[in-house]
Amino acid sequence: MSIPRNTKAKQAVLHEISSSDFALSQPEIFERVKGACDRVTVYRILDRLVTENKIHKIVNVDGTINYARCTSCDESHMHAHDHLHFSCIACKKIECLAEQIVHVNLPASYQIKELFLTISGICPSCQAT
Amino acid sequence: MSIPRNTKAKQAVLHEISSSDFALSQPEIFERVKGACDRVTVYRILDRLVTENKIHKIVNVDGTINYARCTSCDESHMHAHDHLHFSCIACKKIECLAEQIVHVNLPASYQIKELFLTISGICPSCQAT
DNA sequence: TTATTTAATGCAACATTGTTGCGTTTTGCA
DNA sequence: TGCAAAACGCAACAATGTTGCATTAAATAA
Ligand SMILES: [Zn+2]
Ligand SMILES: [Zn+2]
Ligand SMILES: [Zn+2]
Ligand SMILES: [Zn+2]
Repeated sequence: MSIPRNTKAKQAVLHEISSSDFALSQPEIFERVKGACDRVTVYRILDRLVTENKIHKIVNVDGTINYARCTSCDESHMHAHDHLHFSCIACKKIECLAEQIVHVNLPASYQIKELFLTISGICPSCQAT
Repeated sequence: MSIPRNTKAKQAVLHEISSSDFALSQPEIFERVKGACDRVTVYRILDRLVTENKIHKIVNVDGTINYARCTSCDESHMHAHDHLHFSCIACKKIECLAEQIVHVNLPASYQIKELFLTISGICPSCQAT
């Protein structure tokens, strides 16, 4: 394993993801760090951040891939991505429902690789308007 | 609303989806009906078939969009999918884990529309080999 | 059967999202 | 300060999906 470096572009990307209260897509992140680095670099940074367990990758119900820094997943402990996500069909935002843990009890014959637990609907903000 | 027509291309696309034992992506469908119609036409046919409730649009855990025929759906097209699904990364088959009900307790401010609960991994059949 | 209506198609062109190769720059550290 | 390699910019490529418009063909009425 190579030793990760803390570059300005990496800091900028991580900052945008951290300061957002919903998951961001690659185009959204690139838009927000515009000028900080190249488009390709954003892709590579995102891949590295996922590998380093700094952020996690969320697939939306429409297939778009978003990235979020989950508050429940601390760097110190294992990234157990066993919680629900809420995907608003109005504002398209995805948020982690970290408190909603899903307990899966599959037979040992199933080898689990990844969980994909998303609820679509209308979020509180869009509900009010 | 316009009146749908039963074209040869539409029949070919629906036949491929129906005769497959797992969900197919647009490229896979186009490959199988090769010569029957244009690439763009496949996209439009798929959109129409979804609108007509003839097929399902399924977002896989990797974000790829696949299409499958409605088999367990009744006429009213009710999708009470409050159970888990297992998506095998080896044989590509998606099965309903009907006994695995997920209980969701969201605040009333969230209006739930649909649940997407899928686990990816290797199914028992592929595990054996 | 033939004519009419318009759903559906083909094709080109465009848009978005993601990947790869390679030479250059920058970071972390000795 | 000097070095190894991690990270970057850029160009080029690839996969996937969309739009506009002229043409074709499916359903139905005459
Ligand atoms: Zn919303
Ligand atoms: Zn999360
Ligand atoms: Zn399998
Ligand atoms: Zn099901």
